[in-house]
Amino acid sequence: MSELRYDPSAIEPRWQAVWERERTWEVANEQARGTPRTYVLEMLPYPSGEPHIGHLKVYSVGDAIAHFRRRRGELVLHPMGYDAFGLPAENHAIATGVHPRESTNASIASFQRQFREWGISIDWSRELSTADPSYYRWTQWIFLELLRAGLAERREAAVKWCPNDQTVLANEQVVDGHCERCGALVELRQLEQWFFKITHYAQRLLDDLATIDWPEHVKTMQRNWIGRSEGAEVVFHQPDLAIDYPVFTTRPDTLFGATFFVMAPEHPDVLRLAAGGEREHEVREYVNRSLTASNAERGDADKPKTGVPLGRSVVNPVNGETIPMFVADYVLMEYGTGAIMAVPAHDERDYEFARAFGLEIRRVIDGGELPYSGEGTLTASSPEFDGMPNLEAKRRIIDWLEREGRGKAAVNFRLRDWLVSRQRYWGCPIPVVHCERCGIVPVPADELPVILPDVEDYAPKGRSPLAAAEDWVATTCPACDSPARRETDTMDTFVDSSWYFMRYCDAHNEKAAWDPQILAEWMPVDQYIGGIEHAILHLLYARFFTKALADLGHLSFQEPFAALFTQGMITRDGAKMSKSKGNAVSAQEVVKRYGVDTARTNILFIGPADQDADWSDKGVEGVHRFLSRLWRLAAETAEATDPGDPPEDPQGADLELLRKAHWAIAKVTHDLDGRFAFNTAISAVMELVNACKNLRERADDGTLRFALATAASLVFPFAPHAGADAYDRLTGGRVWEQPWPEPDPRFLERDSYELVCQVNGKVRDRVQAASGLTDDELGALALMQPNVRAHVDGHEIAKVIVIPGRLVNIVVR
RNA sequence: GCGGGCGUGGUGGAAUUGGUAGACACGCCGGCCUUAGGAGCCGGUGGGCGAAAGCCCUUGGGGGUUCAAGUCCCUCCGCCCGCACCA
Repeated sequence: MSELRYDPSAIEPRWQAVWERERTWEVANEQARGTPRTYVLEMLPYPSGEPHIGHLKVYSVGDAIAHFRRRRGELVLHPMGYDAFGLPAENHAIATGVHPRESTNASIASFQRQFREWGISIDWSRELSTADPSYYRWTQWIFLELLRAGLAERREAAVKWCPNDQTVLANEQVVDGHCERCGALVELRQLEQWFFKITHYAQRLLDDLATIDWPEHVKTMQRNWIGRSEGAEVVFHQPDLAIDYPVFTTRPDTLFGATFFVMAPEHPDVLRLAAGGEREHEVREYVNRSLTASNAERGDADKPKTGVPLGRSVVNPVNGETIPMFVADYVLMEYGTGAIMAVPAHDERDYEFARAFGLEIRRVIDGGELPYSGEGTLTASSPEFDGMPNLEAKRRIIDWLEREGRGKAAVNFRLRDWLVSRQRYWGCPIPVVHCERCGIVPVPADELPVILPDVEDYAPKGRSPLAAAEDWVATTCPACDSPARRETDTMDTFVDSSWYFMRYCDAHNEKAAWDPQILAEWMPVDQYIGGIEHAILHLLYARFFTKALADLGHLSFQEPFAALFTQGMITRDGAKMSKSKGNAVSAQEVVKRYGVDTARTNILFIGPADQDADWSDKGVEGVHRFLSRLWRLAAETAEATDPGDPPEDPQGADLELLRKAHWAIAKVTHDLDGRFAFNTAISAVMELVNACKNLRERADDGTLRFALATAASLVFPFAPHAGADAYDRLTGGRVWEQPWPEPDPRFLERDSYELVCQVNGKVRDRVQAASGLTDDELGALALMQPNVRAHVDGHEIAKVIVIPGRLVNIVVR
């Protein structure tokens, strides 16, 4: 018996081979119509080198959910793929000359191998790679659908440029003025680029957050990012050029306090307005300086306000006052109309500017110290509005503006259109051609995919490396047959990952991206799992795609991910793991040393899965001991005892163990059912195994077998190999084919419990109390306890509070 | 600045509705077994006083509500995350 040793290196490959041979985790679309369908999905990995411990965590979480729901009788779709386009592979190619396809395929192979070794229950029949022409053909099709709908467009704009990666970036990919990927300081450039009009969906992206089961903080982040503000558009007239300039303001109630007017340096009329004026030269210089300044320099709110007077003025519509115009870089072209009315008394930034330039500061809202942005009543405005609470004045002034035709209520969003073109090689080609006669012409759908050609030189030169592929670039216009040139920019890789979850549903469809009927059966994803770092980027883009494609009639749902779970990072000594810090924990090493079941279970045990957790080499030993103990008890019991059931009317150790087993079933079920409390679920199984260990000599064989098989069954979602092996040894059955166990209520009810006896809220004694006693009986029982007596005697009893099943509190004076 | 979250033993963490604070695990201490142990087993382990029974203290600090507060309210401190010249 002592020969039995838990050996993951033998157990794990054995069960993996079974699941692979029998394709256990595959589901067919035709299969079992009528059984509830569940789509469990982890965010698809970017294949680079080897998967790390963070990957192991997402898939451990997702796999536990998938296993649990399968055994709850649901048909679970749990596929896998690769986000295979992207810069790291391309940069590697620049450094080594190895084609990105080769290095990416090598990484994919390594990911595939490890996911199999990790025993993740994946339906491999639906595997995809976004860099595969059979996939990106449909990425291109979606692009053309968006183009057709007017949701994709090429236009010139001031865009964020990463000088290191030599490409433009989307707003979402700029963090604190730096490139989110490489950290380089981002510059602004005026360029013609491809955009997706995500801003058309701003309101719906905001509203529909209410319909999805996502963590509140993720929704908050999206709300902030979308940044809806309500206010008014107010028109200021410029008499010299006879132009009306609308501005957006959230404070129309402060309109009477506007003492100047400011335009962004990028505003197209700035130079025209300054022309011929005294400061023309200065304005020109200021504009040039602003345009070349980095995004971060300009964006610094703490730097002193700068600007130049334009030598012109506009008319305030509410009082006919003439106020001076300025150009200043604290006004952004990309928000609102690129021009603002400045109310220095009630806006901190305008206040600073007014102080710097000696401009009038006129209080129009009563309240605190200037600049004052709180609520108050109007003053120094007009007889009509003075004395009115500002919130009411807001509405009334908007009404007045509307009547006069000088403005209207307006809503503004912070969200910008999604810049999707990239001047890089390793991405999905944008399927259009540029024809001198016809302009931009989409490649006809039946000519897709536009295959990404091989090139000699991947190095970025400020334009796409594809531009050098002359044979590929030169083509003919699909519309007029005259010579034309292919678009050489590629798509942002976030485009690839904005729809992959739909392709899984109908992965081998060669006629279409998907069959909407099949899609409707699986989508939306019931449980999505991934890192919080995608709270804005991927999750917002995917939501936009879903809405746009639904509007185009290709989908029958509005949201891609019905529920979301964001798992926390695994840190090492409190710091993010990285190769450069040398603190990375290799998933491979942990797996090699303890087996993957231990690695997976430990990751889920160290803390709540949605929180960051520090990896400790010590902690993993404890989990290994637990699995080892469970397995050994199961193996020994299977050898040493004969199969049989627990006694009909269990007593003593049998009763105790059966209670523990059913308690564990209830606890694990509760913790897994939408609660994602893997850590406490695992600790419940630990308690059960400890009970088996402690009661094995005293309990009946049948009881022990039942308790251990229950432990194996409950641990299976976390440690599938050990769970399957232990279960097999005890029962000869396949645990993954067993329904999830249900607790027997008979064993959940106790006939007695420990009653806590308090005096004045302090615990003074405990006593075994029979279930079902009345409040009076419980109070009397508590009063009989010696240490309770000691604290009650000599005092007057004011009150006795009885919480049946828990405690009695005797209040004395 | 705005928005969100968090603060519990030496450590990770637990505590379902306001009802036994510290489950489970690590570590540590003591013991058993073993030729040996990075194996296994048994016992102890929040702090203080005490021989013991027991008493007092304890969930970042202070205050409050309540018979009862880690949990609710107010306030202060600290840390983390997101957004940030967004008019």
